Formats: sequence, C-alpha cells, structure tokens
Amino acid sequence: MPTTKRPRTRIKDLLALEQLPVPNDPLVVMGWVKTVRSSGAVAFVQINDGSAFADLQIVVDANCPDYALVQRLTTGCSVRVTGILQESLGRGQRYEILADAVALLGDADPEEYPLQKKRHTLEFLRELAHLRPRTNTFGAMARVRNAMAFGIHQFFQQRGFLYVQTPIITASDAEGAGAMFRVTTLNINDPPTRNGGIDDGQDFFGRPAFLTVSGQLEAEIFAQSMADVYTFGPTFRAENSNTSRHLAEFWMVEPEVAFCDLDGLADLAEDFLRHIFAHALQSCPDDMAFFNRFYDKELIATLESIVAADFERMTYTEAIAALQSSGERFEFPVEWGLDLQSEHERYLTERKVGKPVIVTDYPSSIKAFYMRLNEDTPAHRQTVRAMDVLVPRIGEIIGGSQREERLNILQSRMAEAGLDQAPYWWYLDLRRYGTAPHAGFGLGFERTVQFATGMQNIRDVIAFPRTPRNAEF
RNA sequence: UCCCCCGUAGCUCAGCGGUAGAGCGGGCGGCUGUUAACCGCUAGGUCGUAGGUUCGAAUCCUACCGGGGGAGCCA
Repeated sequence: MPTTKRPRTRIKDLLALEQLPVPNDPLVVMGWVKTVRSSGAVAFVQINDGSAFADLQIVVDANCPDYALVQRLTTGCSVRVTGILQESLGRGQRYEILADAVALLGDADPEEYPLQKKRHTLEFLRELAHLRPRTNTFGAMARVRNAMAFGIHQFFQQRGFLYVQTPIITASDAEGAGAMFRVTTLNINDPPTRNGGIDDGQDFFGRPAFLTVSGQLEAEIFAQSMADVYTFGPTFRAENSNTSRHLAEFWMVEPEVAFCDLDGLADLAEDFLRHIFAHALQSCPDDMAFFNRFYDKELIATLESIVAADFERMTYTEAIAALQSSGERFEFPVEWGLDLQSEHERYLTERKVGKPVIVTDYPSSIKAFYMRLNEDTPAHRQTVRAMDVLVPRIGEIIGGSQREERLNILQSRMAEAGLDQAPYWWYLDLRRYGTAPHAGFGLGFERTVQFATGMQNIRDVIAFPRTPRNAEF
C-alpha cells in the first residue's frame, strides 16, 4: 500500500478555496464514503470528513491504478485519496478531486452496515448513536452544537465574565429543582445500617451525595467575589420525564451577576440569546440551510428576526390579564396565583406576540425561596423578581431571577418553604458578610440547540441522550 | 407517572379472521461525467414477547416489553 508524507487536507478547507491552488500539487484527503456511482468508464465517490456539511466528489477513471478497488467501495468505508483538485466538470459541486490513488482504510460490509444512502427516521438513528454522526443531520447537529457552545463562551468572555466550574457531585439540593441521582459507594445489596436505616456516615463522603441539579448556589458564591461569572456544564435530573424536551443528563448555562437587578438580567438574557443565534447562523451557514430545508422552513427567518428585534416583556400579572382577555379556551385555568401551563406560555409567545417573551414578577407562592421579594405589593399578591424567557415551539428556554440578598427575608422565606437552614449555612453567610444585589439565570443548552436547529426531539440534539431506561451508549 | 397511537424483510410501510406484499437498501448483470443516477434479474420474514378466543390469528382479546406523540415536572 502506498504511503505518503503529505498531511491530510480537510474538505472544508478545499471547498473554501477562492481558486485552484498554484502550483496545483497532489493533495491527500481522507473520509468516509457517502455514496459511490460507478460505471465502465469512470466512478464517482462522495466522501465526507465531518469538517463541512458538503461532501467532496472524488473522480476515479480507468487510468487510476486503484480503479478496480473503487468498484468495491460502499457506503461507510473509510478511504485515503491522493489526487489533484480540479474544477468540476459536472453540476452540483464547484471542485472535485481527480484521483491518482485511492486506498481503503476500513471496510464496511454493505450487507451489515445499517446506514443507507437515503433518509432514515430519527427514531431508527437513535438506536445507532455510534454511527449517526456520519449522517447529514447529526453531522450538522454536531457542528451547530459546537458553534453554539463556542458562542456561549465567546459572549461571556467578551463581557469579562469568569467561567467557573461548579461541582458535579454535591451534598446540597438546589431547592428541589428535581429528583436527584444518588451517588454512593455503599454496597446497595447489603448497606451498613444504623438505628434501623442506612448508615450514611459510612458512605464515601460521610453523608448522602448526589449528582448536581444546578450550579447556581455555587455560582452565587463566586458572583459574591468575582461579580460576573458563569457556569456551563452537565446537570442531572432523576425525574421520570418522557417528553421531547427533557433529558436526565443535560447541559446548562448559568450566569450569575453581582450588582445586577432583574431588568439588567433580562437585558443580558436577550443579548445572550441573540448572540448565540447570530453566531450559529454566521459560522454554520450550510448546516443551518440544511435544517431550514428539511426540518423547519421558517427556521432561518425566525432566528434572523430574533437577532434583529427586541423581545417582548410583560409581568406575570399582565400575562394573566392577556390570557383572560384572549378569548382562547384553555385546558387549564387561568387565574392570578396559578402557574402558567405550557399551553399558556405557547399562546403568549406564538400567538399573542409572535416572538420571544420575557415574563417577570411571578407570585412568590409558586417560585423558589431564593428569589427576591418585591416591595410595595399587597400581602395577598406578593411577587418575586423572577423571569422566564419563552420562545415559540419550545416554551421556557430560560428561567432566572434576582436573588434575595437580605438575610432576614431570605430566612423567613426558607422557613415558609419548610427548609432546614443548617445545610445552607454557607449560602446564608453570603448574606451576612458583604451581601450585594445579584441576579442569574439558567439556560437549557439542549433546548437552545433544539430551537436553533428546528429539531423536534431533544434526544436528537445531544450525542448520547440519557432518558428513563436509555443509557446504551 | 397519566392519556392516546404504533411494533410485519436491513430501512420505510401496506395487508386488519382464510397459503406473507411493495418501494428503497443488498447481491448479480447492463448502461451512463454521475449527483440519494438509471435499466433488468434475484435473495431476503417464528408478523415485538407470552398467554387466550377460533376449525383457522400478522389480523380479535389480555398482560408484558420496546418506540412515538401529548400532559405533568421543569431547563
């Protein structure tokens, strides 16, 4: 087998060339075969290396010593190709490679290889999480997801935010944000007992430990010293949720900002979403065009309008009034004090205003203890400085609040919620020593990728989805 | 967790009480600077699993398993 010292050229870089290179020396490209069209005179092999949405067409004529080999290539094989870049004689692509040599790196038995050169259902591909990145959809998804993750860091870094890594294993519970996964080294078949129960003192940490449901409380610690911080990492919910919008393991972005109130936080959330959508559109135009064509014809227009326009803002009280006067018939009741249901959120963002909506100042009774209590509200209509960012089709994409920085009010709110203050001693200390106004939000990364790609099911925007009874890969 | 729908060839589906079908994909052959090429031939199935009803079950009933959609919870 011939070898070469020449480095591999990425398909993306070849296709981006303004003109043919001078001198036009032989290049080496490597990738996986998408499709082969062969004949008695000439064969065409389309390969993809993941660097770009587009495939590269390899032309192999009878002069090529590997012509016979190419006749046997099938979808899924990996190959190394040496050849000259030329303007394509056919339509459908600008450049192609005229092959001098083709080497088979890895075979893929066509009788067994499950991916065909045609569309598969997303449900089928979920069973093939190890091969689906080779498809157009999941290659595009991987690149857009990567671009959005980069855009998130870029947004915060440009604004001087500090990226902090909060723990994945935690002993605290962020106010029952959801059922938690227990982490233990105890022998679950024969755990040590004490006083009739499991002796947690003998567990690894000397106490019960869990996978985190949120990095918020730890991010607040850093906001109370570094002022502008964000986290971006995995979080875990052991809820038995079987929907197209929930995962047991998902990634969350959580900025936490000192000396910031809810209005400032809403501004930040709006700028943030606009930045990452603009970044996805700008850095992955081919992938976004693909999603627009095959998954949501309105996708690019919707994202561009979000990038261009201000979000609508209304208070919870205004939202309730709007719902009550809408003339719509809702399945769930609309009444001040009740939480907004999915159907209500979707009405507001899809029908009422037709763009993202930020709803603020929810009743304190339906929100978490750490959200800042509004002054000047009647006792029976107490509200907190909370906000939800609602977007069409997904519903809630961001939830956040200004935090309660006043120690006495925070303590009374915890008491109302029936929370034991002892485990939160450090959280309360932040209010005892140099407390400062601050605010933060959480953004579900997969839901944001869902929104940006038009993918209907959250299991198709993460490489290895974790859902109830599903952790194969 | 609740409600509804669906499990038939490698994939996508039809068949809905009476001898298991199509398209695509695969194999073989042909043809062509082709574009998820095209043309011909061909192989391929314990009809999700286990019970039940029936002379007879892919088809009707029950349970379980798996998948999907919606709801709740939320991000």
